Amino acid sequence: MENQNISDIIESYLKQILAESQQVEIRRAEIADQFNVVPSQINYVIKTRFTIQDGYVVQSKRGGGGYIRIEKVKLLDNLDFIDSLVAAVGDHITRHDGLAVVRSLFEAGAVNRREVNIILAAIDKDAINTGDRDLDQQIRARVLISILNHLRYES
Amino acid sequence: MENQNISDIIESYLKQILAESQQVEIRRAEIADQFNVVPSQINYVIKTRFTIQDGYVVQSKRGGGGYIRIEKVKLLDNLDFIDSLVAAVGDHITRHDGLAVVRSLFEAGAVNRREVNIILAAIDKDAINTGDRDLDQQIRARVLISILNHLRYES
DNA sequence: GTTTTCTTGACTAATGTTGACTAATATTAT
DNA sequence: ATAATATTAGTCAACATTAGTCAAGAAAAC
Repeated sequence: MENQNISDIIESYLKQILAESQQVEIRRAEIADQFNVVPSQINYVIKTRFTIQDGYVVQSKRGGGGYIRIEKVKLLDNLDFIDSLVAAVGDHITRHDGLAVVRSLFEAGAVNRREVNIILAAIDKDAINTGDRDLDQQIRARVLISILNHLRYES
Repeated sequence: MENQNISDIIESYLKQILAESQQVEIRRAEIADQFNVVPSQINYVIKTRFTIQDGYVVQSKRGGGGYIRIEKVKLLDNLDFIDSLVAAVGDHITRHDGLAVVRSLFEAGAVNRREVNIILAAIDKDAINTGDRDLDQQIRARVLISILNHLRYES
């Protein structure tokens, strides 16, 4: 823990607020200043850690009084939950984004911890590794979608 | 013990920490420096001495604040059974034979019906379908083995 | 002597950080 | 109203910082 990078620290800070209050609204320059980073780093943190796969929706506005608002969405409330995850997967998906999808499934209560581990094993880099990165991402997407579609009917 | 090579020494060092603390997190370059070896030797030590068969799970992250984390996991008592299935899968497996492996898992009580369906979805022909039959069988084998390896321990 | 294991380093890949430039929106001046 | 200016956030590419892979050669075991 003594050597966390600054992106992780900013992520933690924002998620801590989100743990209590459903949404957080920031001024980009203010947060950047607070953590002593350039403003665009805030975009990086959001882009890599607050995606729809992670269960967050981000809105922003430029100009005077501008803001970035991060909202935690409750996926279970959404009847098209599986549909939205399938859409999020698309026809290519990285391991990183695949992990986020599985985490969303877990957080939504659609799968338990044991099932999470089985799914992660199925889309692991050691499992899907043809040597062609693009092909791997396609296969990973299909495997994930196949699992998602089965969950639709099983649960 | 009088003729230990450097890999053995690094192994001992890490296992000594693990004897007390469930997991150890290192910076590869730091440990390499400490023992005066090239960084990739750390990968060698981990790959040969901290496998899932030994009861270790390894995670890592690159980039700033990167790390290698080795976690000691509690192995289950079905190891020989899993070994035999891994051997049966080999490096190629058809859907038909894959189904038999999954059925064995179920009949042995290693997985429940829901888990069976998740695994079957993962190795389904629609999920793994590159157009190259041989490649599909290789991928299916790796996906299955990855799942089998995760069934070795409690998580 | 052969085979296996260990050691090394060049190359690759993933992730994080920074800053110059762009775009959108609001405010102020005309 | 319109134009100019100020005030925000977004994008992108270069660079930095980590770990991973692989294959060749050395050392050890057999």
